[in-house]
Amino acid sequence: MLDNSQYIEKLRSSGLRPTKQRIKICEVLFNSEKTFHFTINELVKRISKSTNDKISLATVYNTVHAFKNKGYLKEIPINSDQSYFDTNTSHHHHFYDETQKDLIDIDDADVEPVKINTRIPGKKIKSVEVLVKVEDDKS
Amino acid sequence: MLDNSQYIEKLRSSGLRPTKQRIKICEVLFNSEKTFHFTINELVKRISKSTNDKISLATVYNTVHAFKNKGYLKEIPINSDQSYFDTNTSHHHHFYDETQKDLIDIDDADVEPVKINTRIPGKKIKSVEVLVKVEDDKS
DNA sequence: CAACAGTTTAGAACTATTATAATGTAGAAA
DNA sequence: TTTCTACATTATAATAGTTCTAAACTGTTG
Repeated sequence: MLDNSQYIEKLRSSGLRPTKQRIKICEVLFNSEKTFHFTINELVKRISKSTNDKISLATVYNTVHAFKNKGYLKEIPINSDQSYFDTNTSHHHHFYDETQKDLIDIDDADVEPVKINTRIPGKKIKSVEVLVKVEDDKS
Repeated sequence: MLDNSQYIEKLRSSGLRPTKQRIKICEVLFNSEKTFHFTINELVKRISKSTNDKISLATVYNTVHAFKNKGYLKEIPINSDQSYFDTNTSHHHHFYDETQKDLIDIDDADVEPVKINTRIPGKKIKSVEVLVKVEDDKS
């Protein structure tokens, strides 16, 4: 068993009880060297692979939403039949490969800061997200 | 009855048979002075208001997808439980008001062109879309 | 340990969307 | 105009992602 005290602390400090399900999901999401994108379906598969204790689908949904609300995950705006999440919560944008149905991070250094020269009165900007759709270049 | 020859021509020239359902949907979508955003659900309501001939939900879906494929509509990438479409097919970006769940066009002149300084080998860029999420500014 | 509020769970419910297959129709050909 | 046929429409069923429900369970506090 790995050291989960970091996750227990993380959960507790954000007002989420460190249940064994949540700790397991933290392991699956945040233990890997690289950040990644996932759908709920894919996450459920990753969880099954890494534990014998089944976690209910409802709990996976609950937990992902809780983590998203706490800022530990980001949801990626994309037209799809399912929601995509990102364990990389730092500011960055995405390529979406429409041929492969695949999301790819764009290093933030590779995008000039997006300047929006207008505002909506009474509203503040929460995020600016760029989605670059690509397809096979048949040439 | 208005002059629908423009829609009949438009449909025919793109290889879509000008059926009365498609012409009616053209009227609802393209007759108005201003472009607008809609969900399938909202479109169905607009159609009901403007005609007594009911159009099947399946036909609305079929037609919206056909129009989207022909480039007469754009789908807006946003995380929502339903798809949003835009009758404004010119290049522009959007504000999404998370408080009001409302989409607002950003005039293209108000956004500095987004520069992506990286590419994916073998892929070509199909679109670059910016979504600016805003919320109530409580200050 | 007792108590309780928060959490998990299986399964039902819900909702947007797509598939199906029978019926209808626009357009072309005779 | 009549006929033919490929394309469209339709009601309905099916599908799939997500949320809801309410009972059982558990982490935390006293």
